[in-house]
Amino acid sequence: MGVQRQAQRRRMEPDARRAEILGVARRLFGARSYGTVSIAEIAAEAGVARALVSHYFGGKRQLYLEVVRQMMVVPASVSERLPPTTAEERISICVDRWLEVVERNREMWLSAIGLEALGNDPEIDQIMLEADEIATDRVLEAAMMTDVSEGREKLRAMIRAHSGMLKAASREWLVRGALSRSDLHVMLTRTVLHLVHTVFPALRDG
Amino acid sequence: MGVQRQAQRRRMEPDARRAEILGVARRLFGARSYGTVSIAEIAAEAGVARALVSHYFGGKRQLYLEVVRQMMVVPASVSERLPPTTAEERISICVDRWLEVVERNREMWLSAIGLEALGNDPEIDQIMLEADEIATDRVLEAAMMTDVSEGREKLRAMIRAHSGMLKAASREWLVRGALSRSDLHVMLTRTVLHLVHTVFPALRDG
DNA sequence: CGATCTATTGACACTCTGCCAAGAACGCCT
DNA sequence: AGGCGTTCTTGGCAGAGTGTCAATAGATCG
Repeated sequence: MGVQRQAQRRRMEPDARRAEILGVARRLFGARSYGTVSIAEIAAEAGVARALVSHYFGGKRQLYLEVVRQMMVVPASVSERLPPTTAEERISICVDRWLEVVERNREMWLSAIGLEALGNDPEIDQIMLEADEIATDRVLEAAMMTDVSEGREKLRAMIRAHSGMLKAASREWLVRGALSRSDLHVMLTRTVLHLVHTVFPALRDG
Repeated sequence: MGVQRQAQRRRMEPDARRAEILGVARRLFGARSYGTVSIAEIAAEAGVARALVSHYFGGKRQLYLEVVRQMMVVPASVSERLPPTTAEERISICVDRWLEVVERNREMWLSAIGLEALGNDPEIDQIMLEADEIATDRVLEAAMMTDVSEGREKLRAMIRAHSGMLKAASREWLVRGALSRSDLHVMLTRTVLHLVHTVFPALRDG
């Protein structure tokens, strides 16, 4: 199978070793599911003893959580330096930047949205929840609706629900190829605007 | 822990035994995650030897797939006997029935939409995909758009993307309580109509 | 009541994980 | 350069879970 290198042990800085193992873990967990990836495999590919992985991360589960955390990082650049024009224009730009990020980190994004044990695992849920909150803030900022007070929670919930559509639409684009990037751009932009400008007032006042 | 019953073995019809085991598995997999449920536990609660579970289902994984299949069944009643009025009215009824089903099978639905290994596991994906296709047919039927030819695949992809929002919105309703049932009703109905009547033409002609 | 069928079980082999003491590489001080 | 402590790294052990198969026992039929 793989080439046998690393005949003798090499001592490394903890941070470097940790990063090396984490990199391998991210690649493997990204490519296959949790249950089918073993610590032994990660250790082998990192050229390291199996026990060392547990030593650095405390166990398989915690290593996995670390990988998930890294994958869910939403780049702040998506909603930075937006021109002070209409909400439509700003959201359009925001969506476009986001699609750019997704296209570049294709595999990582697909792994992140197809995570295991969603809804069953409190810690995974917590991580995803925090990521969703950040993403929601970005959208509201772009839509210039950070200052709504009445029905604020309903609005945020709607944006989170919309991110569910975003994830499903991403799969349609990247995996099935049923939608193009510009299709997603149109659909996501219009849907956000529709939710914010039409549906939200109906919920708030109804 | 559990009461020790079933001191002696009882021989049952294969179908009955199979159904009994499947019932226990559905309950346990619905309540906790795949990795934390063991075959031994399922066998114990079913009052049966561990090997019998493997005998009937061929292994833990296949038993799990069987459970998933059962959970994803979309009742046909949702889109049956819809009155021949406007698309708005029909979709509104359809959404309402659907919310009724979800509310009744709360735990099962939450388990189903929070499945493990989504996007990593071809067989799980296949099951979810088939379920999505059926659900899409139901929606298009309600919207009276079963006969579109141009851009048919784009339209279906959009509906599938919308079901991603539906799932996320369900979580907001059932888990977080940030949205009410009537909120979902309004949001989902209006969003489907917006996608079908406004966004879809833009994609098709753009 | 005995023969037969097959649902059911106990046990074995294998894989994977967490854990711990022993070993080896590196930096430091004289 | 050489010895020495630090700590990075490893091999091995115990426990848990799974798949498999021959053996067992409950039900049915002549």
